[in-house]
Amino acid sequence: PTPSHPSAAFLGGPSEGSPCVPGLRWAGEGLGASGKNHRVCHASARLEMSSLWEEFNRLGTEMIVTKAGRLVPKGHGVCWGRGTPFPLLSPCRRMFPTFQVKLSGLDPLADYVLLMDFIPLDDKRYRYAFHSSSWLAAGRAEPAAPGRIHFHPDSPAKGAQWMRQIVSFDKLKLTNNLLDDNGHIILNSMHRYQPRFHVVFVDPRRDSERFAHQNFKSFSFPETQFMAVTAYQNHRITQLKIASNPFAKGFRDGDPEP
Amino acid sequence: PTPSHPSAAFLGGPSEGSPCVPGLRWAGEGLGASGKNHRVCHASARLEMSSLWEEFNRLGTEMIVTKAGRLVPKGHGVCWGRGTPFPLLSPCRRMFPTFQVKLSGLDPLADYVLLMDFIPLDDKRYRYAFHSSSWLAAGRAEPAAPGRIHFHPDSPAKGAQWMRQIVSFDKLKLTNNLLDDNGHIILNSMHRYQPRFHVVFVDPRRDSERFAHQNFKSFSFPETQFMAVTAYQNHRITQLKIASNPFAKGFRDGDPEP
DNA sequence: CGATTTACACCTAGGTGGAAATGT
DNA sequence: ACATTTCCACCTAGGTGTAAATCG
Repeated sequence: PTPSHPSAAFLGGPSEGSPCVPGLRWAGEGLGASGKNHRVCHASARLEMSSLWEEFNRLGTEMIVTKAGRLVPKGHGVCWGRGTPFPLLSPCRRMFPTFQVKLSGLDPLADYVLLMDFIPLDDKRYRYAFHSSSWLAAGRAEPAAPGRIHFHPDSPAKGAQWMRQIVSFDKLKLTNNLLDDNGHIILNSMHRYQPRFHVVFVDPRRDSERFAHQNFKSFSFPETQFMAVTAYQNHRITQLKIASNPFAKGFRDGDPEP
Repeated sequence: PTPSHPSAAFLGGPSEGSPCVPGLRWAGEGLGASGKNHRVCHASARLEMSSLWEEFNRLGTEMIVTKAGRLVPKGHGVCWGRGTPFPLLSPCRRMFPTFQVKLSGLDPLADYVLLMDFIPLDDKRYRYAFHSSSWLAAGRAEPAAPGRIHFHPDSPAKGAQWMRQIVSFDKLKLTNNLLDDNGHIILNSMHRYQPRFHVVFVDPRRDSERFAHQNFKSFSFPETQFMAVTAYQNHRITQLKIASNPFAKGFRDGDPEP
């Protein structure tokens, strides 16, 4: 009773790179057999907290999307009229678990930009059947908003900096607001998504556009796919979020050990 | 009854730069008449919240220095033995007001590093005379710890990025711990200091060390000088901190309007 | 009726000065 | 005496799921 996992062969495994031959040279820059610049072709990314991701994935991960989380500062009598479309404060929802990777194989002295995007896993819309505790396809997907990308805010930085510690995308926010003005990731509720992670070498050459296709490497971890929802559907997901997210500690009952 | 202001002519005014001639070229890089690289010689910095700084300065600004602010997370029964020299948590004290500047005159496409340091305003040690509500010199300065610098955490970044909005040094922390291990600024309590702000052009040339002296421009604003203390001495300073620092709202009595 | 929005209590995380205790 | 350290209540700032209200 988990959603059907589309074949999605185009996603490949966690790492899309194929083996490359560092010695080979072409057009003045080292190129691997994969046709990628050697600054990225050895890059590899290890997903952090993968056992937690897998635990969620076995239940069918859900991620909350909202228009704007906190409307009014606590204790302030500010009142947004019901007609006000979008209040001033921007805090939509983060992902939990947070997407975090440990990088290796970068050129320590080269500049890289790190970014994420989200691709629909299929062209279906879903609904949750409470009686059977399972997701059912419910028609074709809504028209997708133009796909946004989220740059890691430390970008650009040297390979050495990125590899020094775990790279965390905890500033990434999800929204279902098609008119979002804050650069957040726009997703359709009740649709399934695959997060994707990209390492982009910042090519210092004058005509670097010509090599753009060689200068990035993408990673997607199947255990991080999820259903976007405006409210949790599967109660087991709710309970696992409460048990594992520190900010939800207020909803824990007993304390079966940290 | 304010502390004697040493002549400190070497500090110059808010901006140390002298006029430069952009057209002049030398060694392949534009140099102003000041001998500075043209990437920095037009740089200018406007101190934000200067009226608040001046209000503090008229009373004789004091800044708290501590070894480690918060030792034990609230509600956790962790107990640091009295003999433990330095606990795990690092939060020393910020400055208030926060040092913030609006930059202009940078090359939008060039890389810059922004940083701050603190220089002793004299070689005296002070004590506060409560009966006269004034600071008195009390002997020669303690030996100064090796002067540390604080890089703005967004460094390096393009001139365009730095000029886009106000640059805030709100991550800068002050400590009186001579053995500080967290890269905080080390100051002697009961000594006077002048904050200094530096704009450094990141020179891409191979032998950029040779031009290091041309590639920076420094600013010091006399209204930001202060006395480092472990506890506030002048009650008027305490009251102005409480009135103007949002984190001290808990100590306000009436509310004479925000 | 299912999906979404709103308002809220309850957390994490950490920046304040006060007051009491401790040095020196 | 004076300077410093410690512990604390009280804030700011913002990330949680809940339950009720609302939307369509």
